[in-house]
Amino acid sequence: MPELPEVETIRRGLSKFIMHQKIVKVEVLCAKSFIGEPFSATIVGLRRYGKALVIDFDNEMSLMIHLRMTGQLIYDLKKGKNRFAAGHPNENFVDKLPNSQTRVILELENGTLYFNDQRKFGFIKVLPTREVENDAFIKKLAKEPWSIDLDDFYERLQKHPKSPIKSVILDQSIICGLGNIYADETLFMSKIHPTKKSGNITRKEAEDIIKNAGKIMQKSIESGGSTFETYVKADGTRGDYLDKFAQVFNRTGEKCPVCGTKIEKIKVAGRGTHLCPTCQEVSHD
DNA sequence: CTAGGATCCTGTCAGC
DNA sequence: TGCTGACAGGATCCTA
Repeated sequence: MPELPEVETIRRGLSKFIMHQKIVKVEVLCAKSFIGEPFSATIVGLRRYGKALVIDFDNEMSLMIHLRMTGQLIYDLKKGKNRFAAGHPNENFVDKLPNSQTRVILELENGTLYFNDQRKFGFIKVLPTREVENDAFIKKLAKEPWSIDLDDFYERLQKHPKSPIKSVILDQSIICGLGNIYADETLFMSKIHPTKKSGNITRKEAEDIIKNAGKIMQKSIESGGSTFETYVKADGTRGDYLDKFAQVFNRTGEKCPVCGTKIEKIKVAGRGTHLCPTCQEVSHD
């Protein structure tokens, strides 16, 4: 579930805690969640490619982490019971770890990093650092909304003329970073119906999508993502994107903040899709 | 080549 | 209470 802003929140948060620490021990509790041979080395950097997090080590190896739908990274400091938790928000954030959803445990010098993943779609993958950018997933990522080229983007939309625009902007090789929440929010803000055919999207609409996607995700990053962090306290503080900023996502039946019409939920490309039927003109094709 | 559906997996919730 | 099906913030694979 973590989309770009959540992963960026994790990257920034984790950097503060685990940079320059050495992995002392790796425990793989679920074989399919860890691809490659575990190693011991010191962390020298944390990068993000779209929704993928990359941790670099001083032995020229890296760990690429993709949380997919239900992944979480939770770091417990040895001292003071402090915890940093982010990713798919659920009770694991405050529960005692490891638990039944813990897939990998990375023991560091000053704490423990848990990789939890209910549905096991996510993974941690060992790669030589120089090979990270050649990884199949990372290689085909498009640019993020704030650096994408309008002509490029518009051209790519035309390559999927019959697909609903929503499914096209979920494609990471067309625009990078959006997931189900931010796709819905972007289309709402752009006043585009999610089922509108990609081939019928105008240049102006394409420009709006880019601008609004960037704006929305930037804002989410600033507010800590629609995720959750706790330090010390069990009650913690919550990344409040969904509560404070989301206009349509998970608001089925509530009033559209612009026109008051009830928010609808439909299915597009197999995904739950929220929209305002008044603000987002229905496509006629 | 595109488009759409199935699939990977576990857990929760609504409805009977 | 127990079963059953739908659904879940992702991406890939398979088929037509």
